[in-house]
Amino acid sequence: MRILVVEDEVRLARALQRGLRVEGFAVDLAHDGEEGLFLAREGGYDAVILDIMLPKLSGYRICRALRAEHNWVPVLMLSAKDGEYDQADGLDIGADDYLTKPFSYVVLVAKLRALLRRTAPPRPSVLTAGDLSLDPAAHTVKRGDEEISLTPREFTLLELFMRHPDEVLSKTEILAHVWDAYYEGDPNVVEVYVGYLRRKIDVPYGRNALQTVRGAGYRLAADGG
Amino acid sequence: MRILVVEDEVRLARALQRGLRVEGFAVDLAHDGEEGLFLAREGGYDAVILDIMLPKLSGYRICRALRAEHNWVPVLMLSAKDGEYDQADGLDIGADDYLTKPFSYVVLVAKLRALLRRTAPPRPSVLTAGDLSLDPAAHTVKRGDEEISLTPREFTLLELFMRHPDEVLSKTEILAHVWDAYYEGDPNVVEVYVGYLRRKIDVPYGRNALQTVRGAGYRLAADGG
DNA sequence: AAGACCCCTCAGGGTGCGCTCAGGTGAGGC
DNA sequence: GCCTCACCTGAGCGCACCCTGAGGGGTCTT
Repeated sequence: MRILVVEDEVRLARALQRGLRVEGFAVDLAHDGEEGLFLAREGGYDAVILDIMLPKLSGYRICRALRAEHNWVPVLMLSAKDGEYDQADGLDIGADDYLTKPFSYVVLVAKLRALLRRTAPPRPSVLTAGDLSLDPAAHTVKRGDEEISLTPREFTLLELFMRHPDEVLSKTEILAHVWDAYYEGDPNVVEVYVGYLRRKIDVPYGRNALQTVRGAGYRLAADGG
Repeated sequence: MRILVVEDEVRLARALQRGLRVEGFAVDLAHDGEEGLFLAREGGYDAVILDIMLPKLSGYRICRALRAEHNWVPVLMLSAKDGEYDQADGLDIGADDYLTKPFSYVVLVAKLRALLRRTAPPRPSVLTAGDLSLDPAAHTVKRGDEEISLTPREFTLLELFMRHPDEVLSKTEILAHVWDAYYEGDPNVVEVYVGYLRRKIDVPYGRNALQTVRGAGYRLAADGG
């Protein structure tokens, strides 16, 4: 989760950065309004924390500019004022939530999480490799337009490969992900299931989609074979 | 826009109802927690305003119950307290925003509008999958023009599927939605009720509308089978 | 009181699926 | 060219998943 913090008070900005990093977020800083707007436009952040009083360009105007461009990134506003009309204004220009300085760090994190949760559910999209496609939600696999029916194990295995195209996955890693972190059975199952998959997803006369890397593991060709 | 107000102080509740009606909302009132949860579950509201201190069932628990059932109706919490941890708690259990009594009416309306703006995508009133159609409001199901009569359980189950066409729903998810978030009975009920539904909604010689995905759950074909 | 309807449990049976095993195959090193 | 070792694969077994019919308990209607 990437967060942009636009805040000119350096000490507060740094404190937020440290704190949010501990919570597991990736945090970028902007110290004035222009830089903030530039980054918010380009950066693909999951949320923006925006001070109102900023050099060069106020938080209000950044937010309004973003919304005018149909950029709906979640925005959490910070303000030194606490008049109710400021709050109402902030929400009306398209901010998603509002926090008054001095604020509690606990509340900030809670509001941030609430924001992210609300804007979360863009369906986990379909994974593809060449004309191979896998839809985790629908639990379907297709080669081109033709649906391929897989067993749960085969499906999980293929999903793992398609999440790491062109990457060599060792049998140990595969066992840990598809079977169990503490799986103690025969590593031969991996070979067996790779075999099953090949028979179902490979196209006649094509290259193997699932390539053996002798001594290292297996790799799914990103172009699907 | 339909709003549910759950508030035990009758005078405040009435004031909100009058005020919001002037703004153009349709407002229902519930005066205790049980009634509130019941209405929130059934009513198809666009937002819920929820007091925390309530007879029978607190606002906290209502909100948590709704979220556990994957009901993401926007919730605006009202509270007499103003401790920061209460606020954090409220947001963490899934409320979308929070207001401390005594609150300004202007802020309440602003927050409510912000909530509604965020949750824009209005749901279609009739759900369809191929020539299967289900009307949540009228509580009717049709295959083509022919009406199919379902029991309440069957109806709830089919509604869940039709809200997630082409998506695999696990038995656990189904139990949590259609039965109870903390249902502890035999998962076999799901199989039984899927069976009932199939006998009623499947057309002879057609594909199954409700497909079994072995080891994963069930899926409703978006084209209705 | 009887019937209708609904919800749910239970047990039996079919079978798809996971896994093992053992013999076969091919790549790479010397 | 041969040996070794990693990998491949066909056969088969047992289980767990799923389906279904039967039936009991509860509630509401007649």
